[in-house]
Amino acid sequence: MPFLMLPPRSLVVAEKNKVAKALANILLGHYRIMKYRGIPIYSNRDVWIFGVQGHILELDFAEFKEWSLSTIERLFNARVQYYVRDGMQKYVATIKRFASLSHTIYLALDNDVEGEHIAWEVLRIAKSANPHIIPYRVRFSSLDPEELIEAFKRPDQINWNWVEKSATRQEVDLRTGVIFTRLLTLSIRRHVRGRKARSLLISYGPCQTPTLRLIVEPYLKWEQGEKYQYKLKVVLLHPLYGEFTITKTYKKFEEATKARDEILRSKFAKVVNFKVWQDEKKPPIPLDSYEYASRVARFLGIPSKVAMSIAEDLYRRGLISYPRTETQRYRGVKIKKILHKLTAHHQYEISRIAKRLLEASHIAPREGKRDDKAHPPIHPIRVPKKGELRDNREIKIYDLIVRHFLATLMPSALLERSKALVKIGSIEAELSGLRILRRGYLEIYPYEIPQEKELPLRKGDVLRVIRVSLAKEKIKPRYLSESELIKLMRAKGIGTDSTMHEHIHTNIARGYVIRRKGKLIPTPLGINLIKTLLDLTPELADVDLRSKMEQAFSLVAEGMKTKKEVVSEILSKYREAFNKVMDRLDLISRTLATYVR
DNA sequence: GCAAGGTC
Repeated sequence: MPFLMLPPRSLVVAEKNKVAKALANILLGHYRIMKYRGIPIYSNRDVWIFGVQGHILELDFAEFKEWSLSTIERLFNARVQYYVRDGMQKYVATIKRFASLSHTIYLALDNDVEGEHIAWEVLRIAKSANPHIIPYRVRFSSLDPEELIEAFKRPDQINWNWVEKSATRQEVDLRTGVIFTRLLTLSIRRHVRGRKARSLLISYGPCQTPTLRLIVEPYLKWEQGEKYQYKLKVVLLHPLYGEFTITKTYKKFEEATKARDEILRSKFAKVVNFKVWQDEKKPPIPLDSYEYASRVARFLGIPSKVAMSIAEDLYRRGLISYPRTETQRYRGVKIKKILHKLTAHHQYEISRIAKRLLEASHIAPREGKRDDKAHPPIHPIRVPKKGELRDNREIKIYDLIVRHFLATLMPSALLERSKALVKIGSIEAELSGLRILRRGYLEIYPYEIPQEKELPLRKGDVLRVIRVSLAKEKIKPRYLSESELIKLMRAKGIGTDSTMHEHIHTNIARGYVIRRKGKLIPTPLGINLIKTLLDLTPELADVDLRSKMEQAFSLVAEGMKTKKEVVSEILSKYREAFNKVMDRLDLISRTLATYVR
């Protein structure tokens, strides 16, 4: 076990207990566990390590805590301050207690903007008990012993611009969310009778509302378009190879019947063109959080919320790297070392490929463009011991991560595709075929193996029309599945990988959306909330609202603007929107109230 | 009571 001596009277604070424990194993070697205020403290003589539980402090208004329509506008400027979050008092007491015993504090929080803010929270509390404590910021992105020891050997300082970026986000989100939630809720309650009024909550948020907009969009599109379509299905018989089915969709009934009649008259279909070509199917790029969640949902049918929590668990147990990452490049990842570990994997298929890759003269991973400069792509760190993974979903997810990692190091697959152009009278239709010529990475990555389809046709072949059917179909709105929505949220920069599902859930909890058969269906209330905003203040429901905000927040991280500047710029736009809503408050609240059931 | 972001 690697071992690093920390100076005496050192305090190490991590973002969560499991990381603290891993740090203790690596930094202390031998340690004892004691409890203070119920929190496990790992210690060796006068070195103490423990984990907090995310943010300890939260921003809130210092005044106007009671809800009233007349004071809402004052929240644009009202005083805000940090409070100890519910249940976090014990961490405050623990930090104070051990800071007062310590000479040095190592801020071993996650290496991202929120972690930086938490580092500031911890330091602020520590200094309140021991103003002379010397702070170091340690940065690491996996629990790999070598990386951790390196991080502690070369400690950094707090990046104050990162802290300010997080603080900017907090203030903007608090003021905008609270102001518009109170405004909508209180004005609509006046038009709702009975007990329902008191529990009614119409919320607004700079993430939840653009998310709702994305969910409502398919409905709005459907509302403007055609409501019916006509599907023509033709079954053809080849003298040697049997039946082939073609389908064509028409918007107009007349077009569909005209085509059907012509096909019935023609009786035969002729292959007028036949193409065969080769298609390279490249391996996937390394896994960032989003690709991870979306692939787990697609390949394994596990909801993204569960996928994230399992990944975090695997990370805490040292099996995989940190799962919250936006990086698609293996910068600094010791690929050969990992492959070497995988050669001991109990699945022969995996160990064999790891061996084969190690024997190759050089390894050229497929890589993407994104790099958040903090955490590498999700990859395996070690092989589980026999029986270590018991939960079936855990096994499947770890397996996917290992296979994905190997796949990114393997060659492309080679496919043969074919396409036949068929003509029945003047009606044209296409048939397609597919064959796998070389498996390449598909050898280890079964999730992407395409369905092979024979298409043994040749130009000039004639097929007989044996059945024709025409069906009128209702066009339904094409509602989004959760993974489609998450893809869109990611593209639009709404929320973080770990909060996207929370925003979806908020929309469901507020009665704006229901989940049915894997689809997200907006309710009349949700639809009309968005319609109202689009009509009056479309900027508040802009799908790009969050990414525009994020760009502004990033200026703070880069030191180009101050928190004060960015907050006041964003709030001035919200103030304009606020005034527009106030002008027509009675009308919109009356309208929305009718959709509250 | 309300936001979004951490973590459980």
